[in-house]
Amino acid sequence: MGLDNKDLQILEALQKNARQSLASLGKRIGLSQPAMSERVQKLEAAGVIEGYCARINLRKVGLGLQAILRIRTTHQHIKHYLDLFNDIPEVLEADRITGEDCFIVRCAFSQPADLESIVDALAVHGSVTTSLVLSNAVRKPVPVRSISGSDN
Amino acid sequence: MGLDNKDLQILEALQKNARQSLASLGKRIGLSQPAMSERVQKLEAAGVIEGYCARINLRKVGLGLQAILRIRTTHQHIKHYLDLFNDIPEVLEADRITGEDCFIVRCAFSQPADLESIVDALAVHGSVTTSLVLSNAVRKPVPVRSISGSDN
DNA sequence: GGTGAAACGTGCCGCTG
DNA sequence: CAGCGGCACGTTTCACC
Repeated sequence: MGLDNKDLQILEALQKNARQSLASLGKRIGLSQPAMSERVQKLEAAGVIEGYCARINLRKVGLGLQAILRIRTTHQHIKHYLDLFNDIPEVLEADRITGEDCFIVRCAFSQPADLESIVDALAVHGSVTTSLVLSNAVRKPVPVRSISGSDN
Repeated sequence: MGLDNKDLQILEALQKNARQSLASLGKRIGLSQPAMSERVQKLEAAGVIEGYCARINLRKVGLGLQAILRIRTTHQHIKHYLDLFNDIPEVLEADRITGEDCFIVRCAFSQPADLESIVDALAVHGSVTTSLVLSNAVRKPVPVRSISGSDN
């Protein structure tokens, strides 16, 4: 799928604010409203845009604590862990990675005691290295513009 | 700020799809469109909803590779690193954490050679442990419902 | 590019605690 | 009396032709 410069501008804008009228966005980019609508639909259909989500302030919903867990296990337990991740509501993200650790997991919770039970649950089939998150120092949108493309 | 059950339903729904009419959402929850609109505005004003963003498929925009970097450094270099993170476009997220490592960083790029230059840039003031991401195994919305509240 | 339908913002009123 | 929800209106935005 070829993405021209206008497509990249659209992706950039929708990452900053997904709830904005296609009309106003089109005016800024230099596209009529139906043209904008068509491009966005194509980006969705092509899977470039996977969806739109609200960003929630974790602290404001009572999940003021976060931790990063690194999990080391053996290959036969990987499926186990995937199920565990899905079953534990505090687990927000889990990535399978290379290296000595198999997974890196982010979770959010309200009290230190919750972390204890999470670690207990995850340490059954492997070893867990736990780090508390002090601050979400950087959080950026995907830099689509750096890829460039034609100026069409 | 008190969040009742309807607020939590709204947060849950807007995480699944931020681009949906407040009217239809209100109909599903059992609220008129103006009432929905007012609640959403309050959630935004209170900072519970920080914003709305499009989720982009990294592979589809040419950033098919991801890596997790753990950075170990001394306290005096922390500010340096924050600047570095902001300057390197491939860096998507960086969290300051407890433990032997100071930061955990996620970056996305298109070729292994890009990772080399990222690591080179970040290893100047500390040591970097690099793991390639094999797959984003789990990615969940924030579980707002688990906090409960009145059934109003 | 234009048109009908749907969604949004606002003001006013009624209910409830 | 204050807070919250519903109705009605004008305006904007959307989808389709």
